[in-house]
Amino acid sequence: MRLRRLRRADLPVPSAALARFLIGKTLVRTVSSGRMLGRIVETEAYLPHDAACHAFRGMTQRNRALFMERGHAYVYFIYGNHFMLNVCGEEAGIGGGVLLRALEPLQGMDLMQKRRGGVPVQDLARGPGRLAQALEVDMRLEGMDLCAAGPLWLGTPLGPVADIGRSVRIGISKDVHRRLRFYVRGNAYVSGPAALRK
DNA sequence: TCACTGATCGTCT
DNA sequence: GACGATCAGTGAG
Repeated sequence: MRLRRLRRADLPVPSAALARFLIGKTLVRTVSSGRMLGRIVETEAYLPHDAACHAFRGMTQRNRALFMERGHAYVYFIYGNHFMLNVCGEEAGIGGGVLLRALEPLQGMDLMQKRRGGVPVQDLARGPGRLAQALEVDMRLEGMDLCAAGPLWLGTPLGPVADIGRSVRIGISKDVHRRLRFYVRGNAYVSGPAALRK
């Protein structure tokens, strides 16, 4: 299977459909020292009118990028330590997207390990904060078009798409009942408690 | 494996 | 001034 960039027209609307669609797709990050590549194995959708979504209370300086057309990057900093990478999932001006929570590393693991302190490959990008750290994602990537050539883009799957599970989202306190988390069942690179990885 | 805690700081109340 | 789409470390079972 040959790797090519996803086109914007490939991305389904709205964000819930996009979150499921992105499972099994690839994420490609190019830095000066080389290329990092991984399979997306865990995502969460954050919808317009969803109290857990950063767009819920309207546009601010911080969440501005979340209102871009689908396929753009929304990056934010949280807990004083971590960056989170999201893919916008709505039409321009609406506000909603998909949090990329975990990656199965396929290429450039040596580059990821440099930033992650030599942890086992299984832990390189298992969790949204770890994923961002491994791929050198920070505010510089805010607003990037992930369907265009550049330092970060979404690619086609490199293998068969596995069994996709669905659950509640992790780490939120509002609208906790919504089942908007998607993941590859039984995959060792998925984050969260065991019950949410089956 | 699970539960709990401290770290850490930008954003909004 | 409180809190957050987290993580690493620790300790108990």
